[in-house]
Amino acid sequence: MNPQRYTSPPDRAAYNARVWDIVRQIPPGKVATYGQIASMVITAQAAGTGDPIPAAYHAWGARWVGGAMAACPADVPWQRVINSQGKISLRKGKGSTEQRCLLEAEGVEFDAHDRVDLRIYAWLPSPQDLSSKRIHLLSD
DNA sequence: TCCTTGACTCAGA
DNA sequence: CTCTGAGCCAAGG
Repeated sequence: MNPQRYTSPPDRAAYNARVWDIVRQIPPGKVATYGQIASMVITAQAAGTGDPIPAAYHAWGARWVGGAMAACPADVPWQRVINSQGKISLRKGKGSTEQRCLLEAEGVEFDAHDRVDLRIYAWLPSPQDLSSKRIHLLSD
């Protein structure tokens, strides 16, 4: 019924690396959504290449971020990435307990519907934050 | 080689 | 608020 169709970024490895770089900037106690991360990658891509962004980046970016998280290195705070509804999305069937515990340990609270209030906990980096830290959004 | 299986989001009904 | 459809690929068994 819901054939989760996928597509992939032109360069999966490079895309994943950029996603991880961004996720590493999320401070403890804050969260970001897949879509938010995807937008940052798009911004970086546009700035780095000057080329227009293919529509697929907008349509599939969030899922590519999910794919990147599925293979992230140990130093990436994967638990701080949640879905746009403020809920934890985990791989099919697996519990979200671990991710929730990690977030609660950082001070993130969940409501009765297992949701995080993004108005409070969303990571809202300013352009300055991104450029002053070490996100090499511009490829090289 | 064929078949299954995905850490998503948004608009519209 | 809930539910559906669209987006249309690649790694692993």
